[in-house]
Amino acid sequence: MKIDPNSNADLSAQIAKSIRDAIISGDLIVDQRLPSEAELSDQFDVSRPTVREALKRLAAQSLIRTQRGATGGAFVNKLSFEEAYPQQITTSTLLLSMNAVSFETACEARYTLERSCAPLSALRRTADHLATMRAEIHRQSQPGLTDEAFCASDVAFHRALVDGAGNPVLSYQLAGAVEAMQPLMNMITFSARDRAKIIELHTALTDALEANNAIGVDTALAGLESYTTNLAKSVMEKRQNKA
Amino acid sequence: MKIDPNSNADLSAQIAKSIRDAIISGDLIVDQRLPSEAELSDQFDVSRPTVREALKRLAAQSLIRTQRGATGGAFVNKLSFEEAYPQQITTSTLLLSMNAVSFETACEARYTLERSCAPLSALRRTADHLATMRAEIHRQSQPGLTDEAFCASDVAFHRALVDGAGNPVLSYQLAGAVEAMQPLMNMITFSARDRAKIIELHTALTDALEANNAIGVDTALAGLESYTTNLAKSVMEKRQNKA
DNA sequence: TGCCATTTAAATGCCAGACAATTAAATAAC
DNA sequence: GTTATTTAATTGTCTGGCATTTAAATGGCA
Repeated sequence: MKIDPNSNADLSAQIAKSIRDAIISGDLIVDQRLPSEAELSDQFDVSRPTVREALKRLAAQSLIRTQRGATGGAFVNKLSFEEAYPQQITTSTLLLSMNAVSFETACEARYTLERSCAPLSALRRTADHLATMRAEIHRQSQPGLTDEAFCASDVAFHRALVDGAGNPVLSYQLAGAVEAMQPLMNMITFSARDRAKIIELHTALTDALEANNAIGVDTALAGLESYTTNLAKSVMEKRQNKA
Repeated sequence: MKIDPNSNADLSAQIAKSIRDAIISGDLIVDQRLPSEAELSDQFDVSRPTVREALKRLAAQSLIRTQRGATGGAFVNKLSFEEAYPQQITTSTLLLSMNAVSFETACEARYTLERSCAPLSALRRTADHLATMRAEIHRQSQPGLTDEAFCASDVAFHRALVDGAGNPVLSYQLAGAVEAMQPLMNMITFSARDRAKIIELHTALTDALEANNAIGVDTALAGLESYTTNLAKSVMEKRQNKA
């Protein structure tokens, strides 16, 4: 294998890309061992530190894992949904905070995605999902709850709803939307929101879900969305009047 | 700053996490320059190669960018949707190929997400979006088109539909679903599918979109979904009968 | 003074070689 | 045959250095 020394990219980036492509194309399969760092530095004709930088890039994307010791090395990692979640959430969070996405846009995306799960969840939710949601509603009604804890409970509630659809691909895609958006929403509306109102909507949503009533779930979600956007709008207006 | 030497994680992973957390929390803001590698190795009390491995991990996630030269260094990168797309697509692709997700599950997720965009797109799509979709339909009807090119055109068509919703957050979330799923679907059904049937549904979809007819768009998407799943089912059955 | 060429300094990119730590397998001892 | 020890392979880390790139400082010259 050769690397183009005239490219303007780092050697470690080129090497990482070469290995990444091999994984994506299936040339390297799950749990297959890569050559040792010494062998790779021979093959690519670079030093070991450079190879190591390339491997760390891949490790950062959970594409490989490393093991020390005699039979150790770098292995193609079986990317699991559990590993992909945090990545997805981090990326979504940073995209929102760094790109001046309007609250309306973020909120619309979040509820559009979540409402798309409603029919499936109304069909397939198990008793477990319902129990989780009821438990979170109960927690949300505790008087001494901090704003952070209320927010976390809110996330758990919505994730149970999404998981109810019984489709791991959907759950993965939605994780970013729900988990990244909630802190954003919390930051803007926590001072003005009425927990009782939210709990009421959560209860209506859960009741509809238990009754396999897809339309009822959708209505409750629409209610949450409009409540949130209106709240944000009024908070924004107040801020502008102050300034 | 200190690093726990008793942790079982690599030093470079710990350092990367420390900096990553600072970026997420807002302690480090966009375009802010990190200390030089030499300064970081002093602060964390590790060698420069170890610091570099940590920085490469962050670079692999597009959280920082580096510049050489006198005023160079590592800078907090403003994560853009454009940068996040390929990451999202790669991860989605590997999740599907490595986790034995059934075709049905993947297909359901993809169309569920895409159908959620239909009402917004019917409301907001511009002439540009319609023109792109018509152009892709035209390309799809060319007789000499390879399967790969047909697949790519299909992706472009659906992305235009999603972009028509005018919500960049939605477009980002959907990119993974559409782009990762299409090759999968292609691999399974390319031999059996009827291009004319697909083009017919694409045309119906675009007509409905032009007429701001959300229900029509949804119906066409539902048609595509059921056509695809049925096709996959029959292909699978044929394979089983052979074996 | 003002402009251009040169030098300088700071930073990342890369390399060679070494040692430490870890781990499984081979070996030896009982 | 089982247990303890040694060995070898591999990743993790460090030291020190040189190459390359880049902007700013410097100096020369009109």
